[in-house]
Amino acid sequence: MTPWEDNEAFEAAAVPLSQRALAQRPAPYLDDLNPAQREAVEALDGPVLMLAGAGTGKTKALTARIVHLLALGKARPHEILAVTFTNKAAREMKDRVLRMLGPAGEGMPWMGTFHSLSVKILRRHAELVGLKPSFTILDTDDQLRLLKQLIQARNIDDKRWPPRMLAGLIDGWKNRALTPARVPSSDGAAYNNVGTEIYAEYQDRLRTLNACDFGDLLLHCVEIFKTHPDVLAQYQRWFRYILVDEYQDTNVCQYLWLRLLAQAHRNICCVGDDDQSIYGWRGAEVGNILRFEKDFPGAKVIRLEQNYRSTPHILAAASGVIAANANRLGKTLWTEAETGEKVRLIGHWDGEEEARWIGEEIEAIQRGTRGWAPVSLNGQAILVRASHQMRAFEDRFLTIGLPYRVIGGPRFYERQEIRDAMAYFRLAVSPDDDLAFERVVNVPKRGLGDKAVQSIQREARANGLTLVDGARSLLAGGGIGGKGANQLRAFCDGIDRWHMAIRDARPVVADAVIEPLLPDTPPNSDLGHVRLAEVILEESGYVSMWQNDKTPEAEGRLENLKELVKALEQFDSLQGFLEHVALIMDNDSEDATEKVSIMTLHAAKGLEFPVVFLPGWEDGLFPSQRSMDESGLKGIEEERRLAYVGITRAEELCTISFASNRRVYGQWQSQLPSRFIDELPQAHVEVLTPPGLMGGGYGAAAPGFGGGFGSTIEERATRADVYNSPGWRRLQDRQGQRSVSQPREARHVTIDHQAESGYALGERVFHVKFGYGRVIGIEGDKLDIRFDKAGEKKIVARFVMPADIGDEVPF
DNA sequence: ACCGCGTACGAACCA
DNA sequence: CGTACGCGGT
Repeated sequence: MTPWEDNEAFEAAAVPLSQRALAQRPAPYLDDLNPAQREAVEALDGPVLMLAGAGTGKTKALTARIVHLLALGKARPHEILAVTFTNKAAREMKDRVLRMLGPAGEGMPWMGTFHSLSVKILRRHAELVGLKPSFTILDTDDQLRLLKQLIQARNIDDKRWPPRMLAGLIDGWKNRALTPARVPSSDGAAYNNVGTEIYAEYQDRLRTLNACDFGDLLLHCVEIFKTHPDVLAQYQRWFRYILVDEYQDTNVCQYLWLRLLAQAHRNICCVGDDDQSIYGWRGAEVGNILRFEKDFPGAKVIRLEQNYRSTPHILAAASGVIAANANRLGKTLWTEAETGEKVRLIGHWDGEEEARWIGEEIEAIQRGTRGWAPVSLNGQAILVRASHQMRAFEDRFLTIGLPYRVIGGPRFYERQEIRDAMAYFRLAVSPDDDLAFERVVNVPKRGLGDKAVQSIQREARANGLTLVDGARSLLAGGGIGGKGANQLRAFCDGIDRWHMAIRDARPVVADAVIEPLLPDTPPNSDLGHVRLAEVILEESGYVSMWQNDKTPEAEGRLENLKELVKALEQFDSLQGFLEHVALIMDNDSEDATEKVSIMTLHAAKGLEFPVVFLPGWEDGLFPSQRSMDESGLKGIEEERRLAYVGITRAEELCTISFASNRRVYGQWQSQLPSRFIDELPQAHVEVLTPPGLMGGGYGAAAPGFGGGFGSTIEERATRADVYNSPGWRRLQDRQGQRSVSQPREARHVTIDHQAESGYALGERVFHVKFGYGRVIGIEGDKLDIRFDKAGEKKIVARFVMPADIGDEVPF
């Protein structure tokens, strides 16, 4: 029976469902939409671009649209293709549709991520791209190990060709839907064609392994659609309406995937916000959304601009920043909300002080301060540019006992113990999984080192065997000696035994786990696979390996293994589990306790909090130097969108901060305020003065602030004043727009415009953090100072003061 | 085969 | 300041 015959059966069941839904719920979903949302919901046919600004009720409109399609009988649940990027977004959409429709909203088999939907499609046509339907999905780790092997096989310098770099190259090509044959020679030549050659080898190897990496899932689908018009036509008929979330994040391959599927009926609705395109570095093409109207002539463009999330000051600040980007489709967010607080800006001496201040501020806000209503910890978040910034906050919050949660971080299935355990499961399911074999053959230690593994590989390769069989053959021929041999034999026998157990449990082992088309296929209630998983982990010695491990993290790893086994209960077989786990990111441990959230700006997209802190707004950190170096103006624009995303996460209160000094790779560096700080419209910003330090001369002080200080100090303080900083100054002489792509020398450059320190060799100076010291070298505005207590440091002159003045400062 | 030390390098993120 | 890897010693 083909899937298309299944379909007939499904249709018979599906029609009454949607009619029942309509009867039960007479379209209340249209009533609470604003006019733009309603327009977006009701424009069902033909291409539609829904430009949905931050906080404008995009998901609401999207789900209402699905409900509307079903209610009007335009499509049945299985005829709607709804694509998201993350499992979380998919789940959210599913939940919302379910909430609106009740049971009638169940059974939307084609609502999911690009990757999960692609797997579903690919399993049905795997042979068209030279795979078996049971192909496995490799993650980044496997991918790297594979590439490493190919590099070594070629005997080329892996210093010049780091696997990571090749992986990046290949991913980039796949993102652009380029098979090895299609990589433009200009692309390949730049790397002496080594890159393209390895790419081709890599693809061959994947086919031999019957495996796909993440990029392949989409690429293969596109290839099938392109080369098999009959298959494509079936899917085009099948998916009568297509909806895409976060369209600004699509890469070329995803774009082709969509366009191929949509081009027949053109009922495609893409939802996105060009101002929130922040994944360019992983291949997203903001161009896709910019040229939607060209791709789909006659497309209806609907803007959702009424914001339901943030106060006017916050929106104005965000708008001010994003306005500096060129090539925008353009939206003007507005709100009916009350004015609220201005965006707050504060400078700090260094990153630790920044963390300290934010910690105190969070506690104050939690208690309720300055007449603001208290905001619980759950309502507060710290959004950083790069994950290493999190550390300062974690350190600080641990010492003051402020509960926090880190969102993102290493995902569950990426942890070592989980990946090891899964490799065992993979071997049990398919003993020919060579990558899994390699991963765990010596985990726990079985006395099988590099040399042993190499001879197994040689044996396997020579006889066209899988690694397990190669190992067996080697053992039989006595090609491997000593105590490793016994352990290897036990390992192979184990694999055999576990595999048999699976076979016995399911006498008819399907070659692949093909998703049932009928959504309500009864789940297998037999939990034998859970027990089997435990047995595997026990017998392999993997559990005892961690039990015997004395390191502090061993306990946590055992916990994770338990959690893994528990997770198995929700699936009906090991295969089914492996199938999903490769695509699932489930890190949302539902935790009821009140905690402040710490996450990257990227992880924050789509979230919102009453109170948001945005630390580390310093040139080089944010915008990140790397982004500027690699992508020039484009990079800066993307960073600016990231700033926009950050600010628009805040509902009530947004606090931006920067530090004058920061440890970078263990070295102290002086930092300049981010250029994005220049772009904040002053009318919507309140500049705060950090406590403690002479009114905050070291970073931020309001203009005109700070009467009552000695003139010398005040002068030094104002020099560091934000509004007087090079940052604000750039605002004034905008016409002087130098090439932005030219990285500013934030690190080694003078902060003063006259590059002289004002200090003399041998002079005694005072520094707030390092104490007293003596100038032993001068280099422009930087001083080499030998501190009495803190050793020798290089310090920018404005951060120290003559010792006699320092003496008077009350610390 | 495994362990410990020294050196080099450097940090986004989701499937 | 970390971590990841390569080296040499045991």
